[in-house]
Amino acid sequence: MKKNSPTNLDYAIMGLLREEALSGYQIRQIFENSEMGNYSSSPGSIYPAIRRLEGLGLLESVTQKEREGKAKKRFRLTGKGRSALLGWLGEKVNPEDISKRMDELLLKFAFMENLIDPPAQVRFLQQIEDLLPKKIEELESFYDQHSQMIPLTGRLAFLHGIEIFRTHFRWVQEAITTILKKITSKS
Amino acid sequence: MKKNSPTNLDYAIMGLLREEALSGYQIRQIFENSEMGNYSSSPGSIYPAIRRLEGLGLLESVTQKEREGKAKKRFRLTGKGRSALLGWLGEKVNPEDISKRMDELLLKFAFMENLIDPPAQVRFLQQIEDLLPKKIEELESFYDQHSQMIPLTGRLAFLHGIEIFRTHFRWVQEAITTILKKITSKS
DNA sequence: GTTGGCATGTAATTGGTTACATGATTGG
DNA sequence: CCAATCATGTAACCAATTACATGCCAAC
Repeated sequence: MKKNSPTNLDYAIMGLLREEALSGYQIRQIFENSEMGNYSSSPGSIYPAIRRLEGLGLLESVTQKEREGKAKKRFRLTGKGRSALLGWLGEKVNPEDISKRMDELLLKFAFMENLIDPPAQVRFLQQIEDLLPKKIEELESFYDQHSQMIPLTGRLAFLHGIEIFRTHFRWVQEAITTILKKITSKS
Repeated sequence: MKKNSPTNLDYAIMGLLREEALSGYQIRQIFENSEMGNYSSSPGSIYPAIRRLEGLGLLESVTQKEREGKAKKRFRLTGKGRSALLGWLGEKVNPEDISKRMDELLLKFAFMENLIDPPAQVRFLQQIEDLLPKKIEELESFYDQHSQMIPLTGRLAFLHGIEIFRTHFRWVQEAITTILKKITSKS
């Protein structure tokens, strides 16, 4: 009964490798310099993660020749790794994801290009679009019922939360429109 | 050279105890049912955390008599705990907090009422207000320089990030106005 | 020739997750 | 009386953080 299921960091690494082979150091640089997720770039997290994924058969190392005879070890997804990544991207979006893991949903979406087709991208976004209004209504109704009992700074912090979810909603609508436009313009 | 500095979960617990004594179970309920942060409500995290804080002298248990002879053990902040919480609330806001830990800043702000005075609350918010424009400009400039090299879903996800920071900025301005209004209306 | 960035790792510690375990109390 | 919820814990496992360690190569 081993767990052994990949962590978010593992999926983030696999996502980065979906198109090009990268070295451990390059992966660290990307986590350190880019905005995607808040994954640690420390060697103590990245290198063990790569090892884990190699051990699971999701990654493999390739030795590429550079000019000047320098050979660099890089990692790329195996077929199994690609399947695992696609499985992750295809998981049904649930209310818990909306409440606590929007960042993970955004990361998934960012990785979808060239891995799943635009209609499936839209279906992914529509799941989010469907779930967000309920979440927003819950928050608003909680606020209406409890705001007079919460001190001012708590109330303002709560309103911040509502605004963030409204921003998610505006974004997802906009994103759906953009992808749909792309689909119709191609056909 | 021991570390022993409280974790975010520790501060969140201390924040909850800033006004009333709560039992471990009550703390778990709050983490499970409220929106504050994404702290785990599992017994395996809460009870050890309470023990840690007790061991550090930041919390103490009080036995309150309920009617019907039932005695319930609750926890409250010690003087040392209150100082630690105030120290945490008073830490200078830095660019890293803006980039990766806005949720923690919001949690701090929610706990400020009745712990620090409104002018200090405003100063806290103004630090955020000062740092956000730089962050937003960085993101916008990165987008302008790199957007044509990023695939569509990645681009849209990036734009989501920018919108979130713009929402933070609108909120912080609004919150400052609200607190200032409260200050002037009282004098 | 030495500083700084490239590049890869390991070890100790620690905190969180998961799962299990237990007993008391309350409502139907 | 029995189920659900209240209430508190423990133990195994695992991953991340922190800190240390090493060697290469390029530039100044």
